Amino acid sequence: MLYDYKSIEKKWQQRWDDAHAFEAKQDFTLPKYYSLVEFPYPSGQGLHVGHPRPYTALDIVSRKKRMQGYNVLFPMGWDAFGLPTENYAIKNKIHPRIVTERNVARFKSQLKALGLSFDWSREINTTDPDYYKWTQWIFIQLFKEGLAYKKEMAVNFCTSCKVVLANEEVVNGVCERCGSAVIRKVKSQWMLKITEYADRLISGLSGLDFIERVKTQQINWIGKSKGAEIDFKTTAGDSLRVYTTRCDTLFGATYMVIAPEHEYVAKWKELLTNYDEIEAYKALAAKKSDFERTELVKEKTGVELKGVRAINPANGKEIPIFISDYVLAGYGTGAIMAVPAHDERDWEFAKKFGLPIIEVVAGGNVEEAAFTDVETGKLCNSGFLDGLEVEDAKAKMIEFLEQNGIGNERVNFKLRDWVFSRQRYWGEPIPLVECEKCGWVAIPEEQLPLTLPEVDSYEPTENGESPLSLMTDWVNCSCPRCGGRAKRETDTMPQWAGSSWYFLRYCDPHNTEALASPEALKYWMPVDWYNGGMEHTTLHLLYSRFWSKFLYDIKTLPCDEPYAKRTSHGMILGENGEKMSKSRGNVVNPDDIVNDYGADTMRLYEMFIGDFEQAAPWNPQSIKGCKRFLERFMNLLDMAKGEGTTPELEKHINKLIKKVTSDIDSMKFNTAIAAMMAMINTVYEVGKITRDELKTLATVLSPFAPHVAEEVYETLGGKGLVSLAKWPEYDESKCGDDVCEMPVQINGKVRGVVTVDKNASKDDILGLAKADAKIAAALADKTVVKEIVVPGKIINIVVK
RNA sequence: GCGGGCGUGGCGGAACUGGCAGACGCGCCAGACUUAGGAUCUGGUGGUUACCCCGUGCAGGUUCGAUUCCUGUCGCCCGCACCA
Repeated sequence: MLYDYKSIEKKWQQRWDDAHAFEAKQDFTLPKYYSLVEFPYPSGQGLHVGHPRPYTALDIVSRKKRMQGYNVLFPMGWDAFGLPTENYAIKNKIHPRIVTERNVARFKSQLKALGLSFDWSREINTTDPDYYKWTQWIFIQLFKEGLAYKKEMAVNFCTSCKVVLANEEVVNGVCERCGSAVIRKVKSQWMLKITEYADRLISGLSGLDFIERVKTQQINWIGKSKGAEIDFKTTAGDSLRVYTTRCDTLFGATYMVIAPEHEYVAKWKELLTNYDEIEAYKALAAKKSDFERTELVKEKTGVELKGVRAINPANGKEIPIFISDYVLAGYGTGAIMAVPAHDERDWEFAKKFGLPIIEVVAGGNVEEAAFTDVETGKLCNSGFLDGLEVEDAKAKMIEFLEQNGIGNERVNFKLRDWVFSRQRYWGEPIPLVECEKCGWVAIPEEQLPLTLPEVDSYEPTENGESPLSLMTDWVNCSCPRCGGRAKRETDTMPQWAGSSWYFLRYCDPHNTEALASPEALKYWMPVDWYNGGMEHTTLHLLYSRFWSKFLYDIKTLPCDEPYAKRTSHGMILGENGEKMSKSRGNVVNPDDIVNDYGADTMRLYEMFIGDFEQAAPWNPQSIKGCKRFLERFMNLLDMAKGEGTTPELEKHINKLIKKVTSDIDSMKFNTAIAAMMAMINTVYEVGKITRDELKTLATVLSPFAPHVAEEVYETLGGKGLVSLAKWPEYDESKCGDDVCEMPVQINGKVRGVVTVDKNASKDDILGLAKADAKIAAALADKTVVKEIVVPGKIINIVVK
């Protein structure tokens, strides 16, 4: 039978559409399964071969769940706001909406060609005003709850995109998107208080089925640390507060360091005798980009603040104060006590500036290197702490600090608040106005969505303001509260806004009264299985967990964690093992593969290529193996005769169903396919198969290669769609063998194989083994020391 | 530096809680059918090969038995990066 994949695929895709086969049912009494893949950014390049890997994987999961009787929600949509579209629009003078529409159309037809069982009736688009109405609504709730605030602050600013970036968007000191230098710029920005959720974002992970590397990466990013804050009195008559995780080493603090941006530099101006020098250092630090700052890690720099000294509260000694950019303004209090004997950075700095190093934890040689071990050392030179171990000394010191009112226990996080405004056009307008009398006021919810106005130019202004700032008619408005003169916020939201809640909209995408109905959210949420890229672990995944927790707190969402399970796929690399990119010239176009081999072959190959979680290089040669398999599968139609079972195949088929069922659940798609290939090989060896059996095989194949499966199923007279057929059951009693082959080892080396009954006793097995001619010969002149029999596994005879 | 992961044939990769290393596929070799084959089918395919033997980055260890567990070491990938 000719495998005419083009007509087969067209035919079945049409039939699925006509039957609305993959639309989630509105019946909330059915058992539900919500499987989700990250919705793509519809770029101008079209689909990449990397996209179908996670999509096909979760399509397989969804298809199987559907066949197992679940009401499955497997939706798709478009995360369509963003810079590339805007940049394209600027360059080609086309409205970003038109560009987006075009890209979406292309993506959609490409995804449809792959036979993915998305519920297209729930398609969403973040740039649709009916969608971003609710993105804006959530922002207003955050604003009302005090979690959105505007702050004048030093932000990351991309010199090329002319836009503010979140910490998460700065990679190695350069812009994640364009690779240009990122500098610090003081701007007034909308911020979201994600830090208020830092603790819950860590603790919430414990009950979730996330792959371990996602959990640890999020925990590290949030960076919880326990320590203490301590006040140091100064000769200026005030006190300087520091944060430390090693309050036990307070007696060893021989100097202090504050960040260049620390407010005390200005406060102490009159007292400082070398203010010019300090100012110069400050200016230099400000000019450095993040990249330069990290480049200069090796060499510590700094300037002493001459004229003010601090007093160590533990021993009353006067110590100097420095400014240095190795202390960060944004973490802790922006000031530290330096304990060179027990901190590597302080040690380096002390060596360079000739500062005293006092050992307060015995166990190392502090003249050679900082001794940072907290397990073995004992306190010394520390008055009332002497002789204690580090942990005990910490507790005692905190007690001391609190009793004397000079400090307290304190928890800090690395996580920063989320910089939420962008000086760009193609994003959700921030639905706030600034009234001359009332300050910032949210626009009334019934006026949402606040739509993007039409502008003449999408380019940011030279001074880095949003293009919307030039639209004076739009900007000038009246205050919703007092009716007075007001101006609209002209910044837009970052791309991450729309994707922070999109999985909720899928539950009820056409709702005009709420982001989704409470009933729909209660039924569908949380997402049962969410797969996406590792690159989103500290961005989208964290942000969307934050928003979910917030929506839970304001009683909009019934669960406080949005995803029950999170997995991540490996990248598809180019033929040469490198990341696919235009510049490397190793990009594979999925359209070509679908055209030359068919969607089913493409799907199979993407799943067969290797471990789902591991990166794998594309190999154009290997694809044909998958196509051959499908051809061989279809050719079984010529062989299939009669009904019932074939004795030689019965066990194999039962085992296959068992393996494929469990392999899909544990995302071992590659071995599931290998097992199906082996099954077909067995059928060809045996030379016969019944029509019933082939129908079963088609059913098992259908999540992987749905078009071929439908075709075979229909030809065999199967009723309805195999995509909606019942997933086959297997008979456990028919999965095992009555007899098994057991290898016989002598001193751990295989010397023969015996066939034994499944229920044979150890003695019987051993008897059989020894009766084997080869084994008997090998044992002839040896003394048996030990005999090991593991039924079903192995026989090992140890001899001398 | 810290955190996570990975080293298995010519290639992608299999191997359940330690139990016949190399499933499945690609490639390659031989044969069949063919005017032809980059189509299809059959057989073979870790090294050396009659056997023995050697083989999961390297060196040790635990064990009757180690790709799997432990120690050390080398190499690669990813994430974070002066977070006090």
